[in-house]
Amino acid sequence: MKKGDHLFLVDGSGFIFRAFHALPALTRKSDGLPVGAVSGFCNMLWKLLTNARDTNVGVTPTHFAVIFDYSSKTFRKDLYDAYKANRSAPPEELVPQFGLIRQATRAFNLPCIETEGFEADDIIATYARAAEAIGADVTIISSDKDLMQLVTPNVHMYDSMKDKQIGIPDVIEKWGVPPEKMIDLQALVGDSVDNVPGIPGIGPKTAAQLLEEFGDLDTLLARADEIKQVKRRENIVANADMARLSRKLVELRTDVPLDLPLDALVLEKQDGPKLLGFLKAMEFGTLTRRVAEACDCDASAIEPAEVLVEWGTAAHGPDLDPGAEHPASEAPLAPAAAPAAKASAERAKAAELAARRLEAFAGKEIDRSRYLTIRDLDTLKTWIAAAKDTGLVGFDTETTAVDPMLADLVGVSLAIQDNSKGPDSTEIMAAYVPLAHQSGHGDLLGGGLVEGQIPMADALAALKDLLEDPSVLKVAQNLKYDYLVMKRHGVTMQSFDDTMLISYVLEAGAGNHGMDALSERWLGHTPIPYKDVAGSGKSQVTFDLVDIEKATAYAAEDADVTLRLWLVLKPRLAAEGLTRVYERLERPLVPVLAHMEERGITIDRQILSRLSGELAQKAAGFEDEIYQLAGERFNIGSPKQLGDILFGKMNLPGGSKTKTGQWSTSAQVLEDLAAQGAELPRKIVDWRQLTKLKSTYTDALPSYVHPQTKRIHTCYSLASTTTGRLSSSEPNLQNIPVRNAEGRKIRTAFISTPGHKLLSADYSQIELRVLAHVADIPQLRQAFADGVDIHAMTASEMFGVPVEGMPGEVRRRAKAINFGIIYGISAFGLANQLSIERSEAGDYIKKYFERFPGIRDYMESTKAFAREHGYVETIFGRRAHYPEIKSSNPSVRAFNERAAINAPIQGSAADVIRRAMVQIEPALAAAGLQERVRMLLQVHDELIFEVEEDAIDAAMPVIVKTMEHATMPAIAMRVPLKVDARAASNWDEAH
DNA sequence: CCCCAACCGTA
DNA sequence: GTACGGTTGGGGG
Repeated sequence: MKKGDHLFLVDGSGFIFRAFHALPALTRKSDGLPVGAVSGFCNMLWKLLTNARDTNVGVTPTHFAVIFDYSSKTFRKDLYDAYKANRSAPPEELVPQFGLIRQATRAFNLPCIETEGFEADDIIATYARAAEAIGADVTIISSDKDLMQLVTPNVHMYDSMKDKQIGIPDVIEKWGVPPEKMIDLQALVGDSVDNVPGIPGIGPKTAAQLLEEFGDLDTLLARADEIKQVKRRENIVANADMARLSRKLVELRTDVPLDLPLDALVLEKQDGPKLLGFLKAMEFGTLTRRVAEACDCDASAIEPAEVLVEWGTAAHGPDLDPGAEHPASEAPLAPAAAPAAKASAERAKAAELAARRLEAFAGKEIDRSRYLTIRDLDTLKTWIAAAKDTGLVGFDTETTAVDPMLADLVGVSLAIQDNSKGPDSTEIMAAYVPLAHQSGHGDLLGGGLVEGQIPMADALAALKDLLEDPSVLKVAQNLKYDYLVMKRHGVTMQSFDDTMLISYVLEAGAGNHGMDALSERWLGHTPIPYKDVAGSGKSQVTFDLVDIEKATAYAAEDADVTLRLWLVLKPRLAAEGLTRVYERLERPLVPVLAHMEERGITIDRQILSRLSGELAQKAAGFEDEIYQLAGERFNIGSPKQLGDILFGKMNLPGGSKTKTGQWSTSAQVLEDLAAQGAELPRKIVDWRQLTKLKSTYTDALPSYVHPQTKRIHTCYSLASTTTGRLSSSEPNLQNIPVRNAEGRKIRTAFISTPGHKLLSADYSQIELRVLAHVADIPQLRQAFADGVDIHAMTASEMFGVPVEGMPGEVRRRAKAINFGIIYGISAFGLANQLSIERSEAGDYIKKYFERFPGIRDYMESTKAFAREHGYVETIFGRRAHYPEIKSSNPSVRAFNERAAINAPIQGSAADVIRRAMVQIEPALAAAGLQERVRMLLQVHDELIFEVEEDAIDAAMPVIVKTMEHATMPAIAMRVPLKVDARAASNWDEAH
């Protein structure tokens, strides 16, 4: 760069926000992607690059750069902890545009500059002063007042939206002070947006007047006692230090280390095809034509570039889905979807992309020898910068335990798509960052940290910057695990995808969604088995003891494979109309569930220990009696031995065999024997109940108490059911006894912490309500609308018995039929349930269908749909696959038909509570209750919260309303949902 | 050490 | 008749 050159510096980050708020129309691409800010940005760049002389800039640039904020963490945060603390998360529509604007900058062949620890403004200041020193002129494309301090005779600003130059006179006109006093002025005034304190009661007018009078801030502060207005004088004296601090915050640094020297900013020729590819992908028709004309290219011959976009992880906002295919789910409150023709064209494009990616990656060799071990902070930062550059990174953690609440971080791996040769690149680079590998566990031999690892705190700080950056999409497999591990290490991930959940949405019920299986299925690649790295069984070691070289091959491969899977699977969501299911029902649940798991629930170990003792005693009593009656000692817990005793030795009548030819000793069989007068079977049933409670609950639960939190942290699985329900394990807190008094005692051991209560809120009859909705049954809708007893109503319809004074047995049978319907009824099953003849059960079903013909229609059409498509759908579009629905084996086929009938009902109810769970924290926050109410558990139709006692009255209606209206705005149900809630000091009383 | 069958707890 | 997970016993390697 030389004297007379002209440098243009675009404040990219500033532009994004300004454009977003200034451009009124919410410009969207045909798939619904918001691109208003990107469009404004591209138009501005094009104008400045081709035609700056005709605008009020008035000069043609020789050098050009676009500057972005690297992240929110800057040196100013160290100066003042509250700096920019008022900034809330960017609006949902803006999130995908951060990445797109960086991609746009590169498409324009312009340098895209950001530096860690500094804001874009500091980088701009540094370049501006450096250029000025050489004798070049500078134009800063921004209208931000924070940059006005830089204006000199050689440095101008330019407001591209108003096409207005900002020079020294303009600054004086607007603020009443020349540019060099802007710092002092801002120090006095402060900035509520950035949380710069300033001095209370002093606005721009007063500040300008004071600076006019005293000259500068230091003089003003020194002679503050001369100020005549009492209140103003007091404020200034009292807040002098705040003003000095504020000055440090607003003064821009001009000594930022520059990655690119000034000379590197020299304006390069445009790459027409590259730019056109991007513009076409963005569907910017006018600009595409202009650019094609200018570079003499045939735009129609250029393929739209593959542009990676991320919708962000905001849990609410409008239900928008570019791929939505459910007209029935178009809510009254939801914005209109794209026209059907356009939507289907978008889906076809996504399908093409998916097919192209699959072809590119299936069977492509994965070369583990290219994996890198990152051992120093600089290299890690280079990788992080590269990830920020592409906006996409595969991520995985290695830890010391499979339980995320007990896992310590051992290392992380990153995978980045090398798109230096274009966005279609299939080259993936992956690396492992060892952080806590040990040479042995601290014993007599020493052990201790292996050399050549980045200090944990340094690495975490660098990774935090990447993982919390909303503009970079992190892709993980089984993300909830990594999310929780990182959260426990002080990092709250933002902007993420989970390949396991994508696979689950695409094909729940068809195959398994583990990484190894997905890799085999889609990439034709077998990842290194964990056993080969850490051993198995007795010789298994924790990952921190694995040799770093071996760990690198294993760990980097995980991130690599995950990123490849994402590239192959993600476009299929849009192609198959499942984007909304993924974005509304799956992904947002990851942080929600992680937080629930992290909170855990308190149990009273004394209650459990006392119960264990009681159960042991009672069981021992039964054992004596059982041996007496049997005439010998045997293992009562062995169904095989028990069968031999009952049906061999004692020769009791009416035994039945299991499918393996063993005597069945099920509770049902034993009950039948007892009903015939045998004494032993009853005792076995009772003994089993006691030992079940003891072994599964009272003995087992205390072993799950976390050593630090002293609470129990279950693990929820998002992707292990066909229907969309969650599952809970280690321990399973979704099967804690409730149906009889003995079992319910266990619930009394689940307690709230002092000053709190447990609040349980459960949906009443949600599955029957869903059935009434989907099958549109008039009597059921009416009954739910009127709030009448649904089983009594069913009985009344079927048997002509008035609800008033109905015998209990009649209602019980109707209730069994209602449940049977939900389960895809069969005469065999109903007969079993009610202990009646199969023919009688068949008559009931016939009668039921006569009274409710809509249910039969629903069942038949569901089966037909399943046969045609191989899957069924919930009301929100979630799919459950039944690949064996057409099996030639009649019992397999019948089983699949029943499951297919059940899945939309069970699955829709599961979707409803998932929505409620996503909505509940924002709803509580809106009521100011987020600190006082904590959601702990989900049991399919029930949510359990821990609530401050004083907040119960406020929280209960918020929770109930959120749950009752959880389908909105996506779906307006034809029947109301009802939620019952109660609070108490233990789960038994709250339920 | 691993896996399966049987049984049983929940919604 | 649907959907799960945990415990136990017992067989195979």
